[in-house]
Amino acid sequence: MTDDSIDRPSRGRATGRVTMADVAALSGVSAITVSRALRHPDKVSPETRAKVQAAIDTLGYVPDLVAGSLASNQSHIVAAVVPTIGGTIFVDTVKGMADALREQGYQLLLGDSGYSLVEEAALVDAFLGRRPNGLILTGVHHEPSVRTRLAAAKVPVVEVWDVSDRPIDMVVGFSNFRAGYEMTAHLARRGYRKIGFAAGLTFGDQRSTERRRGYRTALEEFDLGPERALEVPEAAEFGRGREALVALLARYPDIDAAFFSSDVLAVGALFECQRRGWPVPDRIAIAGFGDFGIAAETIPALTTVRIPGREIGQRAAGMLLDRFAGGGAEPGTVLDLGFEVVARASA
Amino acid sequence: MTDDSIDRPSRGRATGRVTMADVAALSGVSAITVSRALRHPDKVSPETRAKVQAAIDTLGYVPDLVAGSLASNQSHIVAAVVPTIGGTIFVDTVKGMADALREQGYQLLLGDSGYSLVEEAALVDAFLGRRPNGLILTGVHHEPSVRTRLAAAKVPVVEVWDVSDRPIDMVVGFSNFRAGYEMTAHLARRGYRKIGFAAGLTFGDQRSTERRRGYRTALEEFDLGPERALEVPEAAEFGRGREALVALLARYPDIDAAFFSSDVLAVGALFECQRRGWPVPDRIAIAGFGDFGIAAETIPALTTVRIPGREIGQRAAGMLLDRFAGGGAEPGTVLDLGFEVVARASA
DNA sequence: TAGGTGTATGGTAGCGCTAACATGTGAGGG
DNA sequence: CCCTCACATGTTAGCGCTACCATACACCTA
Repeated sequence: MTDDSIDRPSRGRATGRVTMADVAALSGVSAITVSRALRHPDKVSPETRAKVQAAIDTLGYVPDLVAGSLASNQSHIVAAVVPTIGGTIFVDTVKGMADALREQGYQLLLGDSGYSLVEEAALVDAFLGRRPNGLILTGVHHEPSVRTRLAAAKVPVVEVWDVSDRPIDMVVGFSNFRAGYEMTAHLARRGYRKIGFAAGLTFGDQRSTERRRGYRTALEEFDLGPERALEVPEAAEFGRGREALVALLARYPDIDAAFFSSDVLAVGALFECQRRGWPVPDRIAIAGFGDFGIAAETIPALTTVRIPGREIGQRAAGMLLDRFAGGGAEPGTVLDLGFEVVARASA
Repeated sequence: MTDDSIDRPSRGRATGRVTMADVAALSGVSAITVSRALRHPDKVSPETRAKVQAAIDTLGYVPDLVAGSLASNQSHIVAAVVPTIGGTIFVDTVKGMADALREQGYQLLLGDSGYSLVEEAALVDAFLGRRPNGLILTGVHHEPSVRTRLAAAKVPVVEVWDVSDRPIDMVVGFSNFRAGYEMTAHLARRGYRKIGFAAGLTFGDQRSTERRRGYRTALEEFDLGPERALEVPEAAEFGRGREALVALLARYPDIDAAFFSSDVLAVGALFECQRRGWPVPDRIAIAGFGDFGIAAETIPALTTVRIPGREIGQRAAGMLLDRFAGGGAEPGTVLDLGFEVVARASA
């Protein structure tokens, strides 16, 4: 490779890059054969394949997927919008998606809506221009324009992290309502009677609201009186958990347990108890949501709700891949992967 | 919009989608004028612009960026490879990049190498096929093939999170060596004489190794004897911090301080101290790296090194955007954004 | 009046690839 | 010996958009 700077005089609009035509010329076959050698190797004789591969290596050819996408109307891209890539919360889901897609040669185009439905809609618009083969959205509530646009684009869509009666197309998730209910029921069974609840606003109105509905329903069923609830802005920071506990105690001084809509908040609250020298759960029980890595390590270890985050991502990707392969679930399919109350020492 | 399902019989290879030609026909101008109305509105009269916009709204036209990219040789995509999107560590950088790029109409294509250079090289190959306008890599050490490929592709590249004498193109980061040095020096100045060090392997051989070199250099300079170091696999989990402290104590029972290459490990170690009832920093001082949100909340609060993660991302994106605009920094530019030792109660 | 300058718009020809439809070849069957 | 049929490869014509160059016309200057 002594002369790797041949740089043909780029006449016209040519980009000066190595193209499939160059590979074809060097290997003495036509361009389409090169294309086939790359995309459908079984349709090309082994000898030809070898020649083509040799030329590719010599020239350092990198296929132009943009041109390929245009010609084949197949971008091999899946776009996904999550509320945040910052928190611990959606990371497993994103990784699950990305891994499953990469295995099949698809790439993930990721967007962060900052928990804003308006921003989500803007991202959907921007993504659709890239002609993705599929789309993944977090949550089941969206701007009205999103439904319209997606229907017009005829793209398979999976909504994740919740369940819905009326999916855009397919849904993979769990019932946030039942999760809120079950954790509250767990606390009730453990003997706590005055259960506080602190929800992060940023968790998206709807999913958080659903968990709160579950909490409220459990209160009624176990006859635990009116709700003792609070909303917390910017719930992704540990410091907010400390503030939330303080606020909760100020408003409902009698609480004997506090259920937080995120482990981050719950751990922050645990630190506040430690600061005050309050034994947990004897003075107050603390429960979280998410089962992040830290939950098992705190002292006392945190009682929380485990979400199949990675599996949600994998299954969402899998449903799309099945559709790409020509089959797949029918529109309207709802896959409920459930959740698990993990009882540790804190509640 | 009563008949939004016209669905022209898709003769030939037509995709059945609304194209620019449809918009042109409806608004009574040529396709190129529609293109200009979208890309260079100032080159089109206001009346024409309005007509075109009306047609776009009526038809629900979404421009095909794939076709646009091919024609203009401008994908408006920047690809980035980070070791992990899972940890807290690179999230700020990614957000900084994504925000800065989005403002200018560029999209971020994100890849996760799992701290593997081989995987990084594979991602670079896959990304180059999408003809990104720029590329961002984490770290300054890569597979040899990466340099070659990138040179051939003539794409602007920014390496981040470290500094280098021999960048591929541009670098934005800080000196991991000096960071390791300064934290160790801080501990020495506070009077600790037997300082242990636990490095996460997953932090990428090189960046972690650099910090360790800094640690060792400080030990020599302050005459603190031989290094008391340990390597930890899978350093992104809190539990590993506990294990690391246990291992460190087993091997070097005399240590009076422990410096961890990540706040995650340090917090895990803090929990272990709490479990043992050891007062920190009196029995042992604990220091971390990263200044994650939790560092300010633990009891005692964690002494750590603050990294300008978000700014690194923003500046990296900015350098690329400047290049796209025709100017920008010269190849070989190194931007050192520094770091800050944040002294809290734990050390 | 001729020529120059600026603005708005259009026609044409690709960008690099692949779908769809040839074409050519040799094996096997009647 | 011709006819199928399978297989390997080639030819052509786009995919939907934008770069490039041309054109048309208004307005100015000498």
